[in-house]
Amino acid sequence: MASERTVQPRRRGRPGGLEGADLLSVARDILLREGYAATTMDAIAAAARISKQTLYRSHASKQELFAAVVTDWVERGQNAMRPHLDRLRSTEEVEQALLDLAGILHAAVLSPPVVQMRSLVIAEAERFPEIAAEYVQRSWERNEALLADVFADLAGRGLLATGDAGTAAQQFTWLVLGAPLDRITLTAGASRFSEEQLAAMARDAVATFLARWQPASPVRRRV
Amino acid sequence: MASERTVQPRRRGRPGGLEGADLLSVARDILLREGYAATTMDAIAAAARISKQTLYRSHASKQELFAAVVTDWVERGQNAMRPHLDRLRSTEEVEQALLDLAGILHAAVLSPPVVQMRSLVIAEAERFPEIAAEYVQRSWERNEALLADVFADLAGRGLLATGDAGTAAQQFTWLVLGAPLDRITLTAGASRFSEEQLAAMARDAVATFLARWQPASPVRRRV
DNA sequence: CCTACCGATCGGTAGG
DNA sequence: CCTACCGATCGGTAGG
Repeated sequence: MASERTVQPRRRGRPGGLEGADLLSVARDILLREGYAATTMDAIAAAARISKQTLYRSHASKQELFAAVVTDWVERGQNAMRPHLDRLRSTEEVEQALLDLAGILHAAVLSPPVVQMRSLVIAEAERFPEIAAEYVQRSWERNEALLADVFADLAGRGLLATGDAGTAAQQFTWLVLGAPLDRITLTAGASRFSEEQLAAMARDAVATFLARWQPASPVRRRV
Repeated sequence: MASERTVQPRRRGRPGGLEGADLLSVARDILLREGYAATTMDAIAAAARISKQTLYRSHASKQELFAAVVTDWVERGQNAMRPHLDRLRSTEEVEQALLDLAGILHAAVLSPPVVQMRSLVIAEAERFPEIAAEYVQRSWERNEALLADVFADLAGRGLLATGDAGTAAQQFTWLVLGAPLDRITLTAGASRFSEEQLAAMARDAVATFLARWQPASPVRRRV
C-alpha cells in the first residue's frame, strides 16, 4: 500500500481543496466567527476551495457538518488537561499546585476559541440538543470527573479533606472560572479581566477552596 | 382633558392589537422560544394582531425591537432581589439566611425564562455587544453589587469576616449557581438537577462559603 | 388633511 | 467540479 509521493498529503492528482480535518478546521473558524445561522455552506465551500457538491458529499447537511465540527473539537480537547491534572495528583504542595491549575484553567477556558465554541453550542442547544449533550459530557463533565479523581487521590494521601470529591471538583471549577467566564461570554471579549485581576481571583478561589477542603490534620494546619 | 370612556385602555376606536409593554411581552415570548434568527417580524406582528407597518412604526428594525425587549427585561428584574437581600441584611442567623438566599437564587436564575434570556443574549453577544453589555451590567453586575453591599453590612455587624465583599459576593454567586446554571444552559433543560441535588448543592455552597468568610471571633466559632 | 392600518410585494439570500 | 437554479422565506417598504 506504499504510495509513490509520500511528501504530498493529497490523495489524488488534482490540486484540490481541503478535506477531512482541514475542512472541519476552516468550517469551525467560520462557525466560531459568524455563528450558526450566519454561516453559509457557500462560504465554507469557498474557504475550503471545494464545490458545494463536494462539501455535501462528506457532510450531508449543515447540521451534520456542525455536529462533525463539535465532535472533532471535543476529541481534540479530550486529553488536554491530562498532564496538568497528573502534576496536581503527584504534588506535595497542594496550595501551589492548585494555584498553578487555576492559572491553566484560566488560560485554557477563557481563550477566545473555547469561549466562542461554548457560546455557539449554547446558542444552538435548543435546536440541536444532542450536539450540546455530547459537548457538555465529553468536555466539561469529563474534565470535572478527572479532577474529582485527582482530589480523591489527594484525600487518600491526606493532602485534602475526605468527602465528596465530585462536589470539591465542581466547587473548584466554578470558584476559578465562574465570574470571568460569565463576563467574557457576555461581553464578547470586550471587557476582559486583566492578568492581575485573574491572578487575584485565582488566589481567592484557592483560599476559599482550601478553607473548606483542607485536611483537619494538625501537622498541615494553616493560620 | 377628561376622556369620555376611562374604562377602555385603547386610545382610538379601532379594536387594535397589542402595543407598548404588551407588544414587548409577546415579542419576548417568541424570541425566547425561537431564538433571534428564527424569530420573524411577521410572527411577532401576527401574535400582537398588528400589521408589520405598525410594528415597524414603534420599533424601526428587528435589532431595535430586540434591544427594547432586553431593556424591558432588565428593568422588570431590576428590584426582584431587593426583599430577599434585605432579609439577609437584617438576619441574626447568617447560615440559615444564606441557605434561604441560595434556594431563592436557584428558583429565580434557573427558571426557564431567565436561562433562555441569558442564552439568547449570549448567542447574540458578538453581533449586538451593546445589548449584551446592558444586560450584564443591569442584571448580573447590579445584583452582585447589591449582594456585596449586604455582605459588607454583615461584616460590619461581625457576622461575616471582613475583607473584599465583592469577592465574597462573586464567590457565593458562583458556588451557588455555577454548576446548575451551566448544566441547564447546555442541556436546554433536558437533564435538570433534582430538587434534592439542588438542595445539597446549596448546603455545600454555603458550607464552603462560610469556611472562608465566617468571622474568626471565638464566640461564633463553628466546629 | 392626518393618523393608523392593511394587502401585497419589493430586492436579496438562505439551504439544498 | 462548477454554474445555474429551485422552492421558501427573510427584513423592510411600497402604494392606497
